[in-house]
Amino acid sequence: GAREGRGGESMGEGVLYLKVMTDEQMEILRRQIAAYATICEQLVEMHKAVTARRDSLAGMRLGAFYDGPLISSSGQTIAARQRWTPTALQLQILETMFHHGKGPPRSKQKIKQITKELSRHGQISESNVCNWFQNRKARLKRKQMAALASNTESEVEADEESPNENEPSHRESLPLGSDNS
Amino acid sequence: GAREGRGGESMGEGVLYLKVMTDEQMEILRRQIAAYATICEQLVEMHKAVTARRDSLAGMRLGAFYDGPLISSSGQTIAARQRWTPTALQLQILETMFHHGKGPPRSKQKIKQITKELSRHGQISESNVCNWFQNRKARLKRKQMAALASNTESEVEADEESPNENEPSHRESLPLGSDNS
DNA sequence: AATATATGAATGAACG
DNA sequence: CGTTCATTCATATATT
Repeated sequence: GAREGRGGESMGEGVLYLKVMTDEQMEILRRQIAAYATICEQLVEMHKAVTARRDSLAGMRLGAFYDGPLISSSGQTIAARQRWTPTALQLQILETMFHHGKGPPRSKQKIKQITKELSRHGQISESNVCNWFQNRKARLKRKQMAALASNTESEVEADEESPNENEPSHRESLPLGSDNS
Repeated sequence: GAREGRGGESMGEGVLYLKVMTDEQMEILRRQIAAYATICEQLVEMHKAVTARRDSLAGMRLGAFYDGPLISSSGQTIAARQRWTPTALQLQILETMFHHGKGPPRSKQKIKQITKELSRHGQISESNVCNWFQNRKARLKRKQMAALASNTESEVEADEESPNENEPSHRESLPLGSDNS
C-alpha cells in the first residue's frame, strides 16, 4: 500500500511539497475516475428516461440531481444544514471567478449579481458569497505566507507578489454537465 | 484487468516514469473521486428503487452494475488522505503545554518554536500544532458545556453567550449518538 | 469484518 | 482584513 509512514508529512503547506506518483498509480486513478464518470452518465441517462416515461415515481424527489446538488462524500446530502454549503457547481463557479477576477469582488453590485447567478444552482445569500470570497482570499494569503516563511532563502520561483500567478493550472470540473476528454 | 505486479516493471523497460502533483491537485483528484462515488451510490440506490417497483425498463441492461465489477477496484491507494498522528511523546508535550498555557499559543512565533521542539520527536508541521490546539480548545469547551448542561440552573459560570444566537444548542436529532465527542 | 468512537483537518461565519 | 470560533467531514483506532 502507499500508506505506510506513520506521522505522515505536513500537507498543509503545499507549494514545496510534491507528491510523486508512478505511472501505474496514475493509471489507476485515471481509470477510477473514468469508471465513475461513465457510470454516472449512464445512470443519469437511465433515470432521465425512466422519469420521462413514468412520472409516477415522483415520490423520489431527487430531481435536482443532475443540476449538481451538493456532493459531500457522506451521502448526507438531504439533511438540512444550518450552515450553507456550496454545491459543486456553485463552488466551481466561485472558484473560476476568484481566479479570473484576481480576488474578491470589488463592489456590492457585483456581489448581488454573483449571488443571483449562483442562486440558480442552489440556495445562497449575499453574505455567503461575501464570506466565501473573504475566506478564500485570507486562506490563500496565509498559505503563501507560510510557504514563504518556510524557505526564507527565497529566490524560489513563483514567490513573486504577482497575484495573477494564482492560476495553478488546474481545472476542477465535474464532467457531469460538461463534456470532457 | 489482468494487471498485477508492482509498479514500474510492467511499463516500458524499467524506466521510472514519475508524475509530480502538487498537494492541491492531489486534493482535487481525491474530491472528484469522492464526488463520483457519492453520486454513483445515490443513483444506484435510486435505480434499485425504481426497478424494484417497475421491471419494465429491462430495456436498459445495466444490471451488471451494482454487482460491483470495477468501481472500487484496486484504487483507494491514492484516494485516501493521510493525516498526521502525534506520537505519544508529542502528545504528552502538547498536553502539558495546553494545561500550562491555559489555551492555544498566542503568537506565530510560539507556534514555530513549539513545532521545532516537537519535530525532534517525530514528523510534524506548524499547521498540525495549530490544529491540535484549536481542536483541543474547542473540544474542552464542548465538554464543559455538556457537563454544565446537566446542572441546568444553579451556578452558571457566565459561559452562555447571547441566547438569541443561531440556535447554539440544537440537539434536535442526534439519534446516532455520534456527535458527542 | 463491521461498527463505533476519537480526532486531525477543512471551512462557513463571526469578531475586533 | 486578519484572526478566531463553531461545526462538519474524513480517517485512524478501538471494540464487537
